[in-house]
Amino acid sequence: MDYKDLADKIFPNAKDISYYEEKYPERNLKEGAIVTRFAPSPTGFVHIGGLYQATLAKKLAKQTGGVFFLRIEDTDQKREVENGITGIIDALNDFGLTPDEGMQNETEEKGNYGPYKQSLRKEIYQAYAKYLLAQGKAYPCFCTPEDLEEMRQKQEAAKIRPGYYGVWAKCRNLSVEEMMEKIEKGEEYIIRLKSPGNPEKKIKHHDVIKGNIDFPENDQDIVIIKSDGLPTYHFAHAVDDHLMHTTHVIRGDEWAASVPLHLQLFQVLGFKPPKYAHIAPIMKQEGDTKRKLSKRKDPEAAVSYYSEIGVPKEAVLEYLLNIANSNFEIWRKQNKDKSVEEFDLQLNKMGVSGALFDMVKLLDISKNVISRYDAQTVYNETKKWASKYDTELEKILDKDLTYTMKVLGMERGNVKPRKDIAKWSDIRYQTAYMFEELYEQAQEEYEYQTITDKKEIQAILENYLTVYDEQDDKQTWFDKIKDVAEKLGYAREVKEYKLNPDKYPKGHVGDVSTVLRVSLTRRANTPDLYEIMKILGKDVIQKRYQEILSK
RNA sequence: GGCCCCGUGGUCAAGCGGUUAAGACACCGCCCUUUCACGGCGGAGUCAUGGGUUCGAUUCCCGUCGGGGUCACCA
Repeated sequence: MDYKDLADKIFPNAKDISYYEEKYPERNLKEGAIVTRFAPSPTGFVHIGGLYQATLAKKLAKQTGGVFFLRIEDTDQKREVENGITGIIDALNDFGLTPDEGMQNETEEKGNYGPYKQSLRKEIYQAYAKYLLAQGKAYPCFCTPEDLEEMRQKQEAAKIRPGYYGVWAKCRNLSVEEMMEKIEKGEEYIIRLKSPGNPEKKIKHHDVIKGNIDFPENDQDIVIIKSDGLPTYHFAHAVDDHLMHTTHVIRGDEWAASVPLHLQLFQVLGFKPPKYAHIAPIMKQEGDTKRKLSKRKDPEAAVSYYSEIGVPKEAVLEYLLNIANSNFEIWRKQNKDKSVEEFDLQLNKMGVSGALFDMVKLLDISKNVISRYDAQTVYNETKKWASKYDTELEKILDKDLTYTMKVLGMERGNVKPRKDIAKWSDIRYQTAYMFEELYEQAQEEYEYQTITDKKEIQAILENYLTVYDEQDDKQTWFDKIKDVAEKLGYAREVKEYKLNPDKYPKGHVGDVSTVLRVSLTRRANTPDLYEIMKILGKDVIQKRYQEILSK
């Protein structure tokens, strides 16, 4: 009896690996093409860190004429969530990160290297496990969880390195006969790798992001096939990325420590290892320590959060790209109108330690992104957002489209466009005074600035109303305001006032127009008043001023 | 604790043996302007620390301190 018999005993139906090797041939891509993937567990939740990885992966594949695919890692059935795959695919699509291959929805997939869902690849993993078993490079382990726990405690008490290795690996030295016998008896078992490593020796590894790292060799006989017949992450990673011909594994740096194991797995299996790019996580400051952005504690960890508050996808992507390659913002400054597609991302320019997530910076990028949009785009995006999160606003915007477009187009498309909208949810507040419904329901407190006397305010409004003519061009319009100012004893020109403030105790024309502004909008800060009045129209202006006059 | 990685202003960061140590966000001031925003100009603020190596260290080496990661039949 030998290992071959043992392998047949354990996996009698598994195919020879040559079948899979032929079935999944080398990809026919040009030199330098990067094949990479996003490989999440189907929890439905997409973390900003996951989006970050996917963004980089997709971008790199695209830049090099390679392939970006989506593989679902559902080997831990305890973590399974209903419709988890859909959630991931939707998020990816939302951000324009549609994979070239892989799962398309809960059950369907696209591409020649599938299945792209690990639970469907069980027989493939078993074929490779059998291959290892037959060579004596893997073995069944009959230790129970209790045995392992006991072992761990002993190791801990003795203050030695924990794990299943060397003399602690009880089952590795069982004879084939003994193993057969236990199997016959129906003892439960899992399959472990018989690690050939020696921790006294170092392996050299070059990480695409982190550079050269030396690790001790792995000597842990890690589990490759669990008792449910499914592989562990490590084994699935080696088999899948080999068969799917991944050239670059882009993943979070919590995996960096597993590199010795993974390299060993590739070596034992006779595979060519991929390049690894370990990405530093996005962090959050908590007290005086940093930690990874947490799904449970931080709403901003979920990509859905950005959709909810209405930050354009493009802004999130630009922010992520900026964290990845800090020269991105220089590029952006020089190429204001180009698509991010044209930016050349470089993995080796990435930072090696985790950056603190900066919402303020994100919002600033978002302001810039939105400032580049035309009114139509702003409308489209706001409507898309509002239809989900603010249907009242949606209705208001759709009531009179021509009018809405005018409002959203205010000071837009200029050389120096306004940058006061960071997210679609800001629209409601920023344009409140332009829509009667919003204006009326927002009974916010408002303050006049320099001129606060009620009589004085009324005098200004009254005078203004008598001269106001909708047809006036901007110059005429403002000249009339100057006239009013002068008539009521204010300085006609601000400059004049600044020269001789004593001559004008009441103030200047700027103060007068502030009264006009605040009376009309309840805001001290607005875009150009002339434009606002133009769009609002005579009736609304009169109505709002009369209301104040009648008080 | 073992192993691995990291340590430039409040944040993101350029830098790779000789620099007045870029830039962006935030902050402050001024200018522009009928307000705000935009824009322009200016300001404050950083090489964790101690030893080496060197004519010269933010850059190279070692220690210390600090931070992060990892040590599952989870990924």
